[in-house]
Amino acid sequence: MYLRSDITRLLQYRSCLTKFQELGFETIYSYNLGKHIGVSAEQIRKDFSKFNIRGHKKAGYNIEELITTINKIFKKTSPQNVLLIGYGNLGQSLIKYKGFSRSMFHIKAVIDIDPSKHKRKTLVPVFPPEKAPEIIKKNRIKIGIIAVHDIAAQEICNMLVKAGIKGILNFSSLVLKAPEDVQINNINLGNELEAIFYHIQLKQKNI
Amino acid sequence: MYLRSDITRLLQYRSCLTKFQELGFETIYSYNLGKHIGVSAEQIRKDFSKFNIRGHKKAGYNIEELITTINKIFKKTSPQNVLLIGYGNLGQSLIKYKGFSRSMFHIKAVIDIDPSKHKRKTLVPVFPPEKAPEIIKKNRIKIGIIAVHDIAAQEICNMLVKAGIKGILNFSSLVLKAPEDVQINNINLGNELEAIFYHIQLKQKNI
DNA sequence: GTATTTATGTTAAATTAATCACAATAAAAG
DNA sequence: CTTTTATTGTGATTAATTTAACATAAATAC
Repeated sequence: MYLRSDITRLLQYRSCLTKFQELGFETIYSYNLGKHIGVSAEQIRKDFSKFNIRGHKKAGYNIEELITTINKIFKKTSPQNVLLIGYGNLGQSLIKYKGFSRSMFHIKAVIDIDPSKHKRKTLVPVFPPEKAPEIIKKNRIKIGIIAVHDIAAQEICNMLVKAGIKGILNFSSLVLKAPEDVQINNINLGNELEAIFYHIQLKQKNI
Repeated sequence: MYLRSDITRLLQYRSCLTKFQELGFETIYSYNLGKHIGVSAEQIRKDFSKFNIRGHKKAGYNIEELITTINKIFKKTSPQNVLLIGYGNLGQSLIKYKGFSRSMFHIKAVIDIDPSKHKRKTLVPVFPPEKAPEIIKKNRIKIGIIAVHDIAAQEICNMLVKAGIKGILNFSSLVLKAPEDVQINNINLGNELEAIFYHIQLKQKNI
């Protein structure tokens, strides 16, 4: 029903709408929302039209209605358990990250290869890799977060897929291979900075 | 010269090519690279053609030549200093993150509002916000990483822009407002999981 | 109560990107 | 040396996205 690009925009809309709501606004115009996010007003109106939200002539859109509708699209019937692989710097900070629980995601367990990290009394229990399939099945986990070094990433990915994982958030810099029915999103922090730097240089040259 | 989407792909190519090189390969076919990254072979060939790299009939492309050319496009004349704002969980893990230095980025200093965190003997020194403009100017910093809570993000952004920052990597869930000549890339971890989850559900329904 | 303004909603046009098709050609095989 | 094969490189075609245009209608102003 919705394309990948639609989904990305919807999530952005929600962030932005929530902010406006917190500031006390009750309605918003396509133009204003668009300007905030960097999308044209027409695009905004088309998106809203696509999920059957009607605005009001001269009065814009009702923010609460929009948020409710977007929430319905992303609605989870229950909080979703997630498996984190890698209890290093990144992994440990992801555990403390507040943004996941806000979206009803919960890191149920952590996997790490280092035996010295296998503790059940940490905020989230840490297990060895061989325990992963059992944990995934027992908790019906669908999503894995890969926060391990590049060298181990593909192997971990294979293991997760074999155990039934259907979605992966990949922080390694590798492009992981997986069957088509597994959704992989990559976050490559180094590349993000490279891209920013490239665009800065470009803008300087153009002026 | 290159579009935003080109840049993203180029950086992906480099990651993948490096991996192949480490595995001992010297050449690669457009088809193989494309399959690995999830891009059509034609797309790959057109991209390579765009930056004037010629392949060899029946023998593909020279990996080293490709990497060198891509590096040239993203070449920094010197390591780039970066300012990190927020010495919380995420901030601290970003300091330890290896991927930045690999790409010649260096977190020169950290800014945090909490006085108890202002230490100069940490791996990277931590300063109060009012020191930021001075640090930015003295070190000719162009890029800032915002790893603070949503509530402070826009204010921090304004301050950075005023001090001359031209690129921002934003980990808050807000859409930040900044002048057109400031390049902002957003990473919203909660939204990433939401998007993955949405696609999983979609794929299940389709089958 | 009429005219004007302002924002929506949708259709049409233009631009951009992705896909397909195939000629060119170097390597390999016979 | 000729034929076959495999892969590049690019022009043509199709699809997708973005932008523009404008008719519509509610709210406001007069």
